[in-house]
Amino acid sequence: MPRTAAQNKEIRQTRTQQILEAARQVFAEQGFYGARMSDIAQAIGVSQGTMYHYFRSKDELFLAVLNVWNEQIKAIVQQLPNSDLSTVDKFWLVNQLAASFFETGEDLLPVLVEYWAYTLRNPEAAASFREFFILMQQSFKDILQAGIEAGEFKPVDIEIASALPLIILDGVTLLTAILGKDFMQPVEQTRLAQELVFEGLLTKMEEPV
Amino acid sequence: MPRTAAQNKEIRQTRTQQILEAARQVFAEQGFYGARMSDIAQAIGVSQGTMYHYFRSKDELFLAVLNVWNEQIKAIVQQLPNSDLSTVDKFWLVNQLAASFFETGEDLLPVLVEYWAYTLRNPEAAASFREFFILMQQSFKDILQAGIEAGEFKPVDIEIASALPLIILDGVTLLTAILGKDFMQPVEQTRLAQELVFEGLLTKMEEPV
Amino acid sequence: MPRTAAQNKEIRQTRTQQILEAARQVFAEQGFYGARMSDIAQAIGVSQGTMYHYFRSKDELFLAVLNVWNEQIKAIVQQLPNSDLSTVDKFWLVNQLAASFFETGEDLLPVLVEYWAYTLRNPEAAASFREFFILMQQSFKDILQAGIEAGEFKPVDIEIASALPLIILDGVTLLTAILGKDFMQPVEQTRLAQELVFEGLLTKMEEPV
Amino acid sequence: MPRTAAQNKEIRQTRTQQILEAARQVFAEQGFYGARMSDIAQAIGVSQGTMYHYFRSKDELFLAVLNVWNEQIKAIVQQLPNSDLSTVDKFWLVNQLAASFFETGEDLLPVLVEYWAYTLRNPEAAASFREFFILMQQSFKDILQAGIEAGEFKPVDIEIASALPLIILDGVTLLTAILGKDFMQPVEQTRLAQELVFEGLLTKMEEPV
DNA sequence: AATGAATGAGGGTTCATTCAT
DNA sequence: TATGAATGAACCCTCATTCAT
Repeated sequence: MPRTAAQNKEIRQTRTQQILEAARQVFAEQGFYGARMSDIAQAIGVSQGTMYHYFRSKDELFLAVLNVWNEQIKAIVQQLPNSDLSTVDKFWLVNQLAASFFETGEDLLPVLVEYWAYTLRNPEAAASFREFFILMQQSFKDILQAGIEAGEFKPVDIEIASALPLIILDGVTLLTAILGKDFMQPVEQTRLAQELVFEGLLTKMEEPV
Repeated sequence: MPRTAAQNKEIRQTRTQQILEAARQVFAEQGFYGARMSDIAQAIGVSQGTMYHYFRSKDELFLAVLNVWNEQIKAIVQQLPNSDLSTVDKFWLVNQLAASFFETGEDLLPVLVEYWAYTLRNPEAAASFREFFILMQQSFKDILQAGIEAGEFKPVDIEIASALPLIILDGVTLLTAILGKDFMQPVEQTRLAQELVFEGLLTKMEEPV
Repeated sequence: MPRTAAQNKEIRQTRTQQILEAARQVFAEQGFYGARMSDIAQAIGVSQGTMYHYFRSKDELFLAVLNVWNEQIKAIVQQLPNSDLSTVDKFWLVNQLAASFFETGEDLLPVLVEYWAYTLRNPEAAASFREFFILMQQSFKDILQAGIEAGEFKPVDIEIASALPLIILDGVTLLTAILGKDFMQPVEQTRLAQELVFEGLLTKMEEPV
Repeated sequence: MPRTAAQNKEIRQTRTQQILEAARQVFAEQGFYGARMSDIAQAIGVSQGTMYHYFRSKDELFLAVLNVWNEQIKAIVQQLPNSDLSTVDKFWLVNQLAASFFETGEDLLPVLVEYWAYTLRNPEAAASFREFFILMQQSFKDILQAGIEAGEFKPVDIEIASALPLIILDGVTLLTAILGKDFMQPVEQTRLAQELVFEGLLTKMEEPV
């Protein structure tokens, strides 16, 4: 007896999730080039052929893994400027998000580094990253703009300054992925960097909370 | 009559340089995995076999390319703490070095990103990077230590703060490599980030220069 | 609908046999180093890649070819001491086996010679050959032991004498592989050598049968 | 000042000897395919190029190594039939030669095995080996012929029987090369095999000396 | 939907040999 | 005579992807 359409749909969803999770793990451990489709297939006990019923290619799978992550981040950060939070609290929220990322998403760190290298050779990935960056930067621009207009911030070059949070986050991510927590204290370093930047932008000196 | 030892040495030096330069360029254009040994060989008009008289493997060549760069940076940064410069000027110097890197070593940017991904899978590369990081960080620790003792800097956690210049530099490098100069202004962003961090560390507020 | 496990098993068995046979032939014709994996693949009309679904490497395939042969021989010779045959007939049986080998397994002769050279550099092959030798020698030791205890054989040093059949067989195999049947009469030479040895071991002189 | 012709000649002879000895050793250790020309060159501290001033190719060098050995053996064995020794003593002499070979020329054993494998693919080597075999066999034929005519030996098929000493020697050589002296007693096994064969050929029984 | 046998292009690496000095 | 830099053909093996069942 053939499966119902609903059953098939559920199978597809479950499998897709399984593959994405296994892929994320294997890519983290082996890197994009080191990971074999058969490794990922084996990790969830399906055949290689099955992989291609869910993702057209290794590249597509890799991008899908990253996409899951990108979408999550984008959803959060895009809401920042529109939220009721004060400028101060917006920056704090970014720090908290970063901290939770460094604490709970640790296995994603190497995948991100692989992804960055990957974007250098894959125009589609590069475009996707660019879009991601622009969205993120726009959020910070909006915050800065509001802060400057309100007289809270010095009139710095928004174009320049709005990249700083991402620069810091990516810098910490990168070094933490490579060096590990024996050499990096990502939460503290992110917080200090963001604080110094934030305070430096303020027109009046405030004590960090 | 065979070539003299001096002649042979010169040939080897010249060839080694040629290969390193060609490799840097090809790795920058094609990436580590995209680059073929034959591409590099062809770029300088030698056979593939010749490559292996100078470097045992593609991996070794890649690491050698990076090593040239690492050594240059290390040499400069290690001298910073011992120089006669004031703390302020030391930080300025870092900025100038970064600026010159972003302006003249642009082709190395993607190679660095690949290298970072590479260190995740290659223990030797990881060790080498770790050593590089520690040396660099130590220089900044020394500067900070001196500044704090002189009362110029707030008594921040040196362990945390000493990583910030590298975090910023690597963050800017990463984003510039991926996004290009249409989306990044590496010189300005590095300068602003360093300034804000620097000023934030000062006990007395000064106007940015 | 995927193939059943039984179907897959049969495919694997058939292919494995095909490859082993083709390999034996190509190794015989071209030698271990002269044979290319692609030659063997072509001989049965499969791709090179398929070869590696069945054997991990050229070395493993070569050893597998020899193993098929070793196992056949071992199975026969190990039964010799326990059989109901008289000592005389056991020796005769060895001769008949040798004869059938020289007549039907002619193509394996050069492969054996290559294998012997191969064992010199490959510890695994050496161990396997050693095991094979010990098993074979043990059979002859048992026969000799029984013969000496029964008073049929002179009390020769069993350790020494038990190697003679193998020495003769391998000596004939070697020379026949190299010189061919224009210069060697392997069946007759094996028989004569074994007869002389056998008779020499007897306590009473008998006419050769 | 250029060297004199005499000096050059001496250099050539010395170097040739050095290379032959180094080659014998390296071929013994690594096998024909495992040995690199550079290994041999390095063993005596000359460049790779120098090798080709003395031997046209790796193959030629390998054959030259074997030729040295073949010539020595041939010289001895060819004299056997014409010597004043009795048939008994001729056989004994063969044994003594074999014994001294197994005791002093041990490092040549693997080279011989390599050589045998080599003859399978190299017509020139095969021809050389055939010639060697025929010469050796002829010596034994002569001895047998004389023995039969003198009534000392049974009228066996000379063609068949004359190969037995070589079969035994090569069989023992082969197994000793592969198994080593933990598993083989080449001197004793050769002696016993030759004795049994020899006695079996005698018309009258004699006690081995 | 799932399987796994099969494909085949692709590239790193080795090493005997050559040749300019 | 000697050197060693350079050559370049050769081949094993990998692995993403396809396809018959």
